[in-house]
Amino acid sequence: MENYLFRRLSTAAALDEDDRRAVEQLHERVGLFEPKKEIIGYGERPECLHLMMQGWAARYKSLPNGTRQIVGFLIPGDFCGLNMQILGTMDHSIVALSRCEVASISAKQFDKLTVRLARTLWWASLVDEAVLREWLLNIGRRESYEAAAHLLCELYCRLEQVGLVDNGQIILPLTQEGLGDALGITAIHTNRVLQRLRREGLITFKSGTLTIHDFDALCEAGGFDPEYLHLKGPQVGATATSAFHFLE
Amino acid sequence: MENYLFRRLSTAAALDEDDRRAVEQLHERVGLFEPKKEIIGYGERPECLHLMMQGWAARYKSLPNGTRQIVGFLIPGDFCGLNMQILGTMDHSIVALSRCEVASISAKQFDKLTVRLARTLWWASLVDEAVLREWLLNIGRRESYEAAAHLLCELYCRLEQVGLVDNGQIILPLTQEGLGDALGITAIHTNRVLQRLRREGLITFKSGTLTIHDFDALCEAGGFDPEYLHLKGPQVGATATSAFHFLE
DNA sequence: CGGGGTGTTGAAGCCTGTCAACAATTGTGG
DNA sequence: CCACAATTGTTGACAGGCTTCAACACCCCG
Repeated sequence: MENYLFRRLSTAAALDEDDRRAVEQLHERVGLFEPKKEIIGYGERPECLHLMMQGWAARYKSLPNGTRQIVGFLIPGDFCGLNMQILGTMDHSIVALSRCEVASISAKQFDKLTVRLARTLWWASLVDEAVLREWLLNIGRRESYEAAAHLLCELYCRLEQVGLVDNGQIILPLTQEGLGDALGITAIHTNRVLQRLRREGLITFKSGTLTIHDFDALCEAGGFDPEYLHLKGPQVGATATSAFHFLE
Repeated sequence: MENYLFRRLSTAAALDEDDRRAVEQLHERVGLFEPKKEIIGYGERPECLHLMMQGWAARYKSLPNGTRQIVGFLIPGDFCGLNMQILGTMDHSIVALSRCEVASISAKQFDKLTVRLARTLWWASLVDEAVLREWLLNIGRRESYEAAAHLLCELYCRLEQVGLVDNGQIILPLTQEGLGDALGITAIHTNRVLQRLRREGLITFKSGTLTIHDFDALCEAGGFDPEYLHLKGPQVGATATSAFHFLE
């Protein structure tokens, strides 16, 4: 079985065979979730860490009036509750978008990995933060058409990093409503935006599969620059000789 | 001199006298920045860590068309470039909003603190992430009036945590344009939103000083719940009914 | 005193939301 | 395999929030 986590971490640092073993032995039990099932709910205190093995999930926050805002997508190789181990209670919820497999990692197991790869794991968590900032720009300052294009580019790149792109196609188990919840717009408007992207020959999005016909044009439409995803890991050189070598 | 960092970290964990000394001896040099001066720019690779000692600053990202989105405010006790030590290059910029003092912390000094307080520092960084998620909800799904009220509540609470609230008043060195940049709306619309908040007797906001006349009403108007700020630090106790309990 | 930044106001228009209806697709049970 | 129900996608008309543009008042500071 593919190990998406290892694959992702590999882009952040040069990992060796021992590291690979450490990552692969990480999970003990795997849980299955059907679409729309809650993986972790608001206010919970997860007692163990969760890792996405297969499928899609979304983090979201909701308002009393029933609207919700998706604040992040989880794909294979992403941690679910890394943060909550330290923060305590969940300040948002996580829901399965597709059928998905989620591994549980005991605190003990995780500690072992942390000792070995603390810096790399921290890196992964900071990339998540960078993504949040870009989303803020996306929702706050881009028009919905650009924002949609930008989001699709981002998802494409993230999936590519873990090897889940197949010939310009990705699995994207989202309804138009779901996409709208991530973009801060209504389902109906999402429909119109997608129509335009389709009409202009940039994408096809049908039954959970997104095909990007012209990636460069889509980037152009969304003003997308993958820089913030830090896909190539921490660029070494220059200064930054580990303020954190204590972690190694 | 007040040590805002120590004050903030104290809410996250029980710190002793040794911890206090470690925090207080952290900075060596202090830099001064005038309003609108860039503290760290997009694409830079800061060689040492920065800590806000005094004054306000903002993180922002901008678009080719000239608009910008503020993605976070920095107040005394906040780190500026904690993340970039690991990520490498800055994916956003930081600008001074008021005259402010920024301490530089050498990698060596910071290591010493980290060894002692790693978990506490990690906690602080995760709170920042939680704030970003709430902003996404704010901008994506709240109306501008609610969003503005919500943001003001948040800033009030954050300042209160480090002891910078004076009788319902806080220093908020922002123009209406700046507030708008944080809310994802135009300066003109910000003006109208503020007028309404004022008209309804909730606030007064004049020459860089915000007075909150009715905090509860302002919370109500913005749907504000300080939970996500994790002001009381990690709550212990009460384990969760995790979605995985069937596995135990 | 003058000038730049900031706040305020009004009118017009666009982007996006709302409502309502219907089509298409998916999933389910007989 | 079909029939049915439920979900999802699509369309149009209309309303509303927010933006844009343009003008003017205010305030701080040299």
